Amino acid sequence: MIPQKRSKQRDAIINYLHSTKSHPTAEVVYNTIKEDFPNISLGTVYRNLNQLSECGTIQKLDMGDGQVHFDGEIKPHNHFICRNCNCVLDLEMPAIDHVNVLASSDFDGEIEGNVIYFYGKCAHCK
Amino acid sequence: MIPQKRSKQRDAIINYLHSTKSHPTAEVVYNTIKEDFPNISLGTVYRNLNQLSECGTIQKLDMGDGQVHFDGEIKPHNHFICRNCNCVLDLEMPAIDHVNVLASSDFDGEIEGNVIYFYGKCAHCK
DNA sequence: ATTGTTGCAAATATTTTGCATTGTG
DNA sequence: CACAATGCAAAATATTTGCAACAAT
Repeated sequence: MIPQKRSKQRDAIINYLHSTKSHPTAEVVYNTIKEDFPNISLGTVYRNLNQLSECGTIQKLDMGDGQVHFDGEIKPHNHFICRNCNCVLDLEMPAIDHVNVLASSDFDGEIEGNVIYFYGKCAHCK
Repeated sequence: MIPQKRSKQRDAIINYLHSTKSHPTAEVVYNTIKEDFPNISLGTVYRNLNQLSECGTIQKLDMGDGQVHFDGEIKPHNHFICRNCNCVLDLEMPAIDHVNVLASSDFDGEIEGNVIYFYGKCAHCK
Protein backbone atom coordinates (compact mmCIF):
# COMPACT_ATOMS: atom_id res chain seq x y z
CA MET A 1 0.00 0.00 0.00
CA ILE A 2 1.82 3.04 -1.30
CA PRO A 3 0.71 6.56 -0.33
CA GLN A 4 -0.98 8.23 -3.27
CA LYS A 5 -2.03 11.56 -1.89
CA ARG A 6 -0.03 13.69 0.48
CA SER A 7 -1.22 14.73 3.86
CA LYS A 8 0.13 17.22 6.35
CA GLN A 9 0.07 14.56 9.01
CA ARG A 10 2.19 12.10 7.07
CA ASP A 11 4.63 14.81 6.03
CA ALA A 12 5.02 15.79 9.67
CA ILE A 13 5.73 12.19 10.67
CA ILE A 14 8.36 11.83 7.96
CA ASN A 15 9.98 15.12 8.89
CA TYR A 16 10.10 14.21 12.53
CA LEU A 17 11.65 10.80 11.89
CA HIS A 18 14.21 12.28 9.53
CA SER A 19 15.15 14.97 12.00
CA THR A 20 15.80 12.79 15.02
CA LYS A 21 18.42 10.19 15.77
CA SER A 22 16.25 8.60 18.40
CA HIS A 23 14.14 5.58 17.61
CA PRO A 24 10.71 6.54 18.82
CA THR A 25 7.76 4.24 19.40
CA ALA A 26 4.39 4.95 17.81
CA GLU A 27 3.27 6.52 21.08
CA VAL A 28 6.21 8.93 21.10
CA VAL A 29 5.64 9.85 17.47
CA TYR A 30 2.01 10.49 18.29
CA ASN A 31 2.80 12.78 21.22
CA THR A 32 5.38 14.69 19.22
CA ILE A 33 3.20 15.26 16.16
CA LYS A 34 0.34 16.24 18.44
CA GLU A 35 2.21 19.42 19.32
CA ASP A 36 1.66 20.64 15.77
CA PHE A 37 -1.52 18.73 15.00
CA PRO A 38 -3.49 18.56 18.25
CA ASN A 39 -6.26 16.55 16.60
CA ILE A 40 -4.15 13.81 15.08
CA SER A 41 -5.21 10.38 16.19
CA LEU A 42 -3.12 7.41 17.21
CA GLY A 43 -4.75 5.35 14.48
CA THR A 44 -3.48 7.74 11.85
CA VAL A 45 0.01 7.54 13.28
CA TYR A 46 -0.02 3.75 13.19
CA ARG A 47 -1.47 3.68 9.70
CA ASN A 48 1.21 6.02 8.41
CA LEU A 49 4.09 4.34 10.19
CA ASN A 50 3.09 0.99 8.77
CA GLN A 51 2.58 2.39 5.32
CA LEU A 52 5.91 4.20 5.31
CA SER A 53 7.82 1.19 6.52
CA GLU A 54 6.18 -0.94 3.84
CA CYS A 55 7.45 1.31 1.10
CA GLY A 56 10.87 1.65 2.71
CA THR A 57 10.75 5.31 3.65
CA ILE A 58 11.34 4.41 7.29
CA GLN A 59 12.46 1.31 9.13
CA LYS A 60 10.66 -0.80 11.70
CA LEU A 61 12.79 -1.97 14.62
CA ASP A 62 11.93 -4.78 16.94
CA MET A 63 13.98 -4.65 20.08
CA GLY A 64 12.96 -6.82 22.97
CA ASP A 65 10.90 -4.27 24.87
CA GLY A 66 7.39 -5.01 23.68
CA GLN A 67 7.00 -1.96 21.52
CA VAL A 68 7.96 -1.45 17.93
CA HIS A 69 10.37 1.40 17.27
CA PHE A 70 10.72 3.42 14.09
CA ASP A 71 13.85 4.75 12.46
CA GLY A 72 13.94 7.42 9.78
CA GLU A 73 17.44 6.43 8.70
CA ILE A 74 17.18 4.21 5.64
CA LYS A 75 20.92 3.75 5.01
CA PRO A 76 21.75 0.24 6.21
CA HIS A 77 23.22 0.42 9.68
CA ASN A 78 23.05 -1.56 12.89
CA HIS A 79 21.76 -0.79 16.33
CA PHE A 80 23.08 -0.80 19.83
CA ILE A 81 20.81 -1.28 22.81
CA CYS A 82 21.99 -0.32 26.28
CA ARG A 83 21.30 -3.03 28.84
CA ASN A 84 21.14 -0.41 31.53
CA CYS A 85 19.09 2.52 30.24
CA ASN A 86 17.59 0.75 27.21
CA CYS A 87 18.53 3.58 24.89
CA VAL A 88 18.98 2.71 21.23
CA LEU A 89 21.87 4.10 19.23
CA ASP A 90 22.84 3.92 15.58
CA LEU A 91 26.19 2.34 14.91
CA GLU A 92 28.18 3.91 12.11
CA MET A 93 29.88 0.92 10.61
CA PRO A 94 30.43 -0.81 7.30
CA ALA A 95 27.85 -3.41 6.30
CA ILE A 96 28.73 -6.78 7.73
CA ASP A 97 27.94 -9.10 4.87
CA HIS A 98 30.68 -11.66 5.20
CA VAL A 99 28.82 -13.25 8.11
CA ASN A 100 26.18 -14.30 5.59
CA VAL A 101 28.78 -16.60 4.11
CA LEU A 102 29.62 -18.02 7.52
CA ALA A 103 25.96 -18.60 8.20
CA SER A 104 25.40 -20.23 4.83
CA SER A 105 28.09 -22.84 5.32
CA ASP A 106 25.85 -25.39 6.99
CA PHE A 107 22.47 -24.20 5.77
CA ASP A 108 20.26 -25.35 2.93
CA GLY A 109 18.31 -22.15 2.36
CA GLU A 110 19.43 -18.91 0.82
CA ILE A 111 20.61 -16.09 3.04
CA GLU A 112 19.97 -12.64 1.62
CA GLY A 113 20.72 -10.31 4.48
CA ASN A 114 21.07 -9.82 8.19
CA VAL A 115 20.17 -7.52 11.01
CA ILE A 116 22.50 -7.25 13.98
CA TYR A 117 21.65 -5.90 17.40
CA PHE A 118 24.56 -5.13 19.68
CA TYR A 119 24.12 -5.13 23.43
CA GLY A 120 26.17 -3.60 26.20
CA LYS A 121 26.50 -0.34 28.09
CA CYS A 122 26.26 3.03 26.43
CA ALA A 123 28.87 5.74 27.09
CA HIS A 124 26.61 7.25 29.71
CA CYS A 125 26.02 4.05 31.67
CA LYS A 126 29.50 2.58 31.39
CA MET B 1 13.34 -13.72 40.16
CA ILE B 2 14.70 -17.26 40.30
CA PRO B 3 12.39 -20.25 40.74
CA GLN B 4 12.75 -21.65 44.23
CA LYS B 5 10.25 -24.48 44.24
CA ARG B 6 9.60 -26.84 41.41
CA SER B 7 6.23 -27.26 39.80
CA LYS B 8 4.91 -29.81 37.36
CA GLN B 9 3.77 -27.04 35.07
CA ARG B 10 7.17 -25.39 34.87
CA ASP B 11 8.90 -28.73 34.36
CA ALA B 12 6.53 -29.49 31.51
CA ILE B 13 7.27 -26.14 29.86
CA ILE B 14 11.02 -26.70 30.11
CA ASN B 15 10.73 -30.23 28.75
CA TYR B 16 8.65 -29.09 25.85
CA LEU B 17 11.02 -26.29 24.91
CA HIS B 18 14.01 -28.57 25.18
CA SER B 19 12.38 -31.21 23.03
CA THR B 20 11.43 -29.02 20.09
CA LYS B 21 13.46 -27.16 17.52
CA SER B 22 10.59 -24.84 16.78
CA HIS B 23 10.35 -21.43 18.41
CA PRO B 24 6.88 -21.36 19.85
CA THR B 25 4.97 -18.34 21.08
CA ALA B 26 3.45 -18.27 24.55
CA GLU B 27 0.11 -19.20 23.03
CA VAL B 28 1.57 -22.29 21.35
CA VAL B 29 3.33 -23.34 24.56
CA TYR B 30 0.04 -22.92 26.38
CA ASN B 31 -1.89 -25.10 23.93
CA THR B 32 0.79 -27.78 23.98
CA ILE B 33 1.11 -27.99 27.75
CA LYS B 34 -2.67 -28.00 28.04
CA GLU B 35 -2.71 -31.48 26.53
CA ASP B 36 -1.07 -32.78 29.70
CA PHE B 37 -2.36 -30.15 32.13
CA PRO B 38 -5.84 -29.21 30.96
CA ASN B 39 -6.21 -26.69 33.78
CA ILE B 40 -3.04 -24.72 33.20
CA SER B 41 -3.66 -21.05 32.62
CA LEU B 42 -2.11 -18.67 30.15
CA GLY B 43 -0.96 -16.47 33.03
CA THR B 44 1.07 -19.34 34.45
CA VAL B 45 2.67 -19.96 31.09
CA TYR B 46 3.65 -16.31 30.73
CA ARG B 47 4.94 -16.14 34.29
CA ASN B 48 7.10 -19.20 33.77
CA LEU B 49 8.38 -18.21 30.37
CA ASN B 50 9.44 -14.84 31.70
CA GLN B 51 11.00 -16.32 34.78
CA LEU B 52 12.91 -18.93 32.82
CA SER B 53 14.24 -16.45 30.32
CA GLU B 54 15.37 -14.19 33.15
CA CYS B 55 17.50 -16.92 34.66
CA GLY B 56 18.78 -18.01 31.25
CA THR B 57 17.16 -21.42 31.05
CA ILE B 58 15.43 -20.41 27.86
CA GLN B 59 15.78 -17.57 25.38
CA LYS B 60 13.33 -14.89 24.38
CA LEU B 61 13.24 -14.08 20.67
CA ASP B 62 11.78 -10.98 19.16
CA MET B 63 11.12 -11.39 15.51
CA GLY B 64 9.02 -8.79 13.81
CA ASP B 65 5.68 -10.54 14.00
CA GLY B 66 4.15 -8.99 17.10
CA GLN B 67 4.53 -12.02 19.31
CA VAL B 68 7.47 -13.05 21.43
CA HIS B 69 8.91 -16.47 20.64
CA PHE B 70 10.76 -18.76 23.03
CA ASP B 71 13.72 -20.99 22.38
CA GLY B 72 14.85 -23.83 24.63
CA GLU B 73 18.31 -23.88 23.08
CA ILE B 74 20.69 -22.00 25.36
CA LYS B 75 23.89 -22.60 23.42
CA PRO B 76 24.63 -19.32 21.64
CA HIS B 77 23.37 -19.55 18.09
CA ASN B 78 21.70 -17.30 15.58
CA HIS B 79 18.40 -17.40 13.82
CA PHE B 80 17.19 -17.44 10.29
CA ILE B 81 13.77 -16.12 9.33
CA CYS B 82 12.26 -17.05 6.00
CA ARG B 83 10.86 -14.04 4.16
CA ASN B 84 8.40 -16.28 2.42
CA CYS B 85 6.91 -18.68 4.98
CA ASN B 86 8.13 -16.85 8.11
CA CYS B 87 9.54 -20.01 9.62
CA VAL B 88 12.37 -19.62 12.11
CA LEU B 89 15.41 -21.89 11.98
CA ASP B 90 18.44 -22.27 14.19
CA LEU B 91 21.75 -21.68 12.47
CA GLU B 92 24.56 -23.97 13.57
CA MET B 93 27.52 -21.68 13.37
CA PRO B 94 30.46 -20.45 15.43
CA ALA B 95 29.85 -17.39 17.58
CA ILE B 96 30.44 -14.24 15.62
CA ASP B 97 32.24 -12.09 18.12
CA HIS B 98 34.71 -10.29 15.93
CA VAL B 99 31.94 -8.04 14.67
CA ASN B 100 31.82 -6.59 18.17
CA VAL B 101 35.26 -5.18 17.52
CA LEU B 102 34.15 -3.70 14.21
CA ALA B 103 31.17 -2.13 15.90
CA SER B 104 33.28 -0.76 18.75
CA SER B 105 35.65 1.11 16.47
CA ASP B 106 33.62 4.28 16.34
CA PHE B 107 31.56 3.89 19.48
CA ASP B 108 31.97 5.28 22.98
CA GLY B 109 30.04 2.67 24.92
CA GLU B 110 30.97 -0.89 25.69
CA ILE B 111 29.73 -3.69 23.47
CA GLU B 112 29.24 -6.97 25.27
CA GLY B 113 27.43 -9.12 22.76
CA ASN B 114 25.25 -9.30 19.71
CA VAL B 115 22.24 -11.01 18.29
CA ILE B 116 22.04 -11.60 14.56
CA TYR B 117 18.95 -12.35 12.56
CA PHE B 118 19.48 -13.66 9.05
CA TYR B 119 16.83 -13.22 6.40
CA GLY B 120 16.25 -15.01 3.14
CA LYS B 121 14.49 -18.07 1.78
CA CYS B 122 14.48 -21.40 3.56
CA ALA B 123 15.31 -24.62 1.71
CA HIS B 124 11.62 -25.23 1.22
CA CYS B 125 10.80 -21.83 -0.26
CA LYS B 126 13.95 -21.37 -2.33
C1' DA C 1 4.29 -23.73 58.69
C1' DT C 2 6.03 -20.95 55.31
C1' DT C 3 5.98 -19.17 51.07
C1' DG C 4 6.43 -19.97 46.09
C1' DT C 5 3.15 -21.30 42.45
C1' DT C 6 -1.26 -21.80 40.34
C1' DG C 7 -5.89 -20.77 38.10
C1' DC C 8 -9.00 -17.44 37.24
C1' DA C 9 -10.51 -13.14 35.94
C1' DA C 10 -9.85 -8.50 35.44
C1' DA C 11 -6.66 -5.03 34.01
C1' DT C 12 -2.94 -3.12 30.85
C1' DA C 13 -0.76 -2.30 26.83
C1' DT C 14 -0.27 -2.21 22.03
C1' DT C 15 -1.99 -2.17 17.54
C1' DT C 16 -5.71 -2.62 14.13
C1' DT C 17 -10.07 -1.57 12.03
C1' DG C 18 -14.96 0.18 10.63
C1' DC C 19 -17.12 4.15 9.37
C1' DA C 20 -18.65 8.72 8.50
C1' DT C 21 -16.26 12.94 7.31
C1' DT C 22 -12.57 15.70 5.34
C1' DG C 23 -8.89 16.86 2.12
C1' DT C 24 -6.07 16.24 -2.10
C1' DG C 25 -5.45 15.82 -6.93
C1' DC D 1 -15.82 14.53 -8.51
C1' DA D 2 -13.33 10.32 -7.01
C1' DC D 3 -11.13 8.32 -3.63
C1' DA D 4 -7.24 8.43 -0.29
C1' DA D 5 -6.53 9.96 4.37
C1' DT D 6 -8.32 11.38 8.78
C1' DG D 7 -10.46 11.30 13.59
C1' DC D 8 -12.91 8.77 16.61
C1' DA D 9 -14.25 4.91 19.01
C1' DA D 10 -14.65 0.14 19.30
C1' DA D 11 -12.35 -4.22 18.61
C1' DA D 12 -8.64 -7.33 18.37
C1' DT D 13 -4.17 -8.93 20.25
C1' DA D 14 -0.79 -9.74 23.49
C1' DT D 15 0.75 -9.70 28.06
C1' DT D 16 0.58 -8.67 33.03
C1' DT D 17 -1.29 -8.72 37.60
C1' DG D 18 -4.24 -9.15 42.08
C1' DC D 19 -5.89 -12.57 44.88
C1' DA D 20 -7.51 -16.64 47.18
C1' DA D 21 -6.52 -21.57 46.99
C1' DC D 22 -2.96 -25.03 46.47
C1' DA D 23 1.47 -27.38 46.67
C1' DA D 24 6.47 -27.95 47.62
C1' DT D 25 10.07 -27.79 50.93
